[in-house]
Amino acid sequence: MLELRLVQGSLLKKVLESIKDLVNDANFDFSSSGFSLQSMDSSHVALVALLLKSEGFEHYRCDRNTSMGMNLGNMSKMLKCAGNDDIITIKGDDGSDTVTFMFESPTQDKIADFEMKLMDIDSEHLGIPEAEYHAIVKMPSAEFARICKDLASIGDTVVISVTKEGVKFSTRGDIGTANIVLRQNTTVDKPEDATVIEMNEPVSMTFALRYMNSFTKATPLSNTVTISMSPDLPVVVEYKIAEMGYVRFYLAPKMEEDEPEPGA
Amino acid sequence: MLELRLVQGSLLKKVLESIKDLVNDANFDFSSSGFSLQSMDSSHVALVALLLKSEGFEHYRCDRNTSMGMNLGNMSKMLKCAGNDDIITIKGDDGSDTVTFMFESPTQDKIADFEMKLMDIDSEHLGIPEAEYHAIVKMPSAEFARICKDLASIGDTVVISVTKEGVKFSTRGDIGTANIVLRQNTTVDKPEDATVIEMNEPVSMTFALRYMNSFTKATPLSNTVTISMSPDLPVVVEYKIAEMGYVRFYLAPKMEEDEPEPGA
DNA sequence: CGAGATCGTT
DNA sequence: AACGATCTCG
Repeated sequence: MLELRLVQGSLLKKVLESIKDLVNDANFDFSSSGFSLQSMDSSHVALVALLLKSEGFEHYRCDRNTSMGMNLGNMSKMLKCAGNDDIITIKGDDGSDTVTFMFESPTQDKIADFEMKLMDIDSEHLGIPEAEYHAIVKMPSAEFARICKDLASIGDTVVISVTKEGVKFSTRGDIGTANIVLRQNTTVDKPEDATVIEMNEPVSMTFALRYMNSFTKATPLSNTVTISMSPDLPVVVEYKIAEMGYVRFYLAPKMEEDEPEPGA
Repeated sequence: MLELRLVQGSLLKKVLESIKDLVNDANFDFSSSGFSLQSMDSSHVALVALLLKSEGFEHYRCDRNTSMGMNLGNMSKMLKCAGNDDIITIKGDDGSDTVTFMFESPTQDKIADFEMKLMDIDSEHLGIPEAEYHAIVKMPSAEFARICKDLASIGDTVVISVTKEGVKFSTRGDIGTANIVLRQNTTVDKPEDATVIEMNEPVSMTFALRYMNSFTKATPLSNTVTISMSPDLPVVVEYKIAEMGYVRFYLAPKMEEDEPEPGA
């Protein structure tokens, strides 16, 4: 028996908007401490990891660990039927091949329940190693989204370079080149407007802007984003979900031009 | 060496939005007094003339007259990467085949530079003769845009007729006809809301609405537009840029129906 | 000026 | 379906 009541239902709506373009189907893994999802994107290049801890729910009951395979497109369709102020309850019965989403309007005048078929999904369980990162940049998520969008109008890849002074985003394309420099800046009115650079070693890595722009769909989840980098490791782009968990995106770096991909 | 610093960068963004649909490539002619651009539109029917005087720049340095060929679509792409309240600096080096646009956020926390390839463009230099106009109408630019858009839903051409009393915009199409009359009106709260008619001789001329509607892309540049007409001369549709210059569009009149085009 | 929503376009 | 452009609101 599974029953999760989330007062801020818009949060779940946003979570789905942020990952449904990247992943078609995925298993939600429910346990007593919360639920999580991990999946490679459909082209097997990026990885999405979601965690929502039970503490963030008004009511959370999960009698035994369960994995439910869902089509994220269909799930997103259903969640779009919830109002932004609705309370969302997720319900499942042991052995059932469906999950139910219940939406309650704030005034309780409207109560909807949507039942969705589950699916069997091979869960290639993915160990994500903890890592020490050479550089971690925390910055306003809207700023990061704007930069990725702007650079994508010039080129296909972005070089992210971090030094103590700041972080530089660069690209190059047919019509020219672009460099955007953000300097570390903590003297701001609101802490979420700060750009904070935690750097052990300078790093410079290259990534596909197409994926970065997909990750920035999570911008509505958090005012800030953190970007963690170490040479030859996937970058981690993390959007924290207040008091509850996170959505993290992992993306392997592109090899530098003078360092062709293995087998190329 | 060329370096122009424009505090109100949004102005340059708007200028490009206003002309990029009409002209694909054009030479920017820089001199110590400012810069200008003149070009026929891609179908060689209309003419665009832009002037931005050095006085409007916070800093203006142009050591020697230079002409730089730019693809306006690509330039517009890059300018879209500037924030609306960014300071824009245009930089060029003698003999270089690129131009650099630098964008500084108001807080200086973000500094971007975009380098764009220049191109060789045949500059058919166009003498635009000064002319005395029979009638000059000054009116709110938004009103003019609205009229052109509305008439284009009925017909393809507009007859603009000016008398002392007012200005009439007329069209005719398959579904019917339309006439919009604006009378002279200077008793308004704000001078920019006035419709002012300066008339030496009544005129009545016909123009293609398609081009007029393209010209109205410049509406964000100015609250007012002036329309200057003399029989058999191109109409001039001018949007003044506060303290700096103007964007002017020239369009040859259509011959009246009972006066077939030469060779037709 | 920024954010959100809606609409039209590719 | 996704993106951009426009409009409205805060």
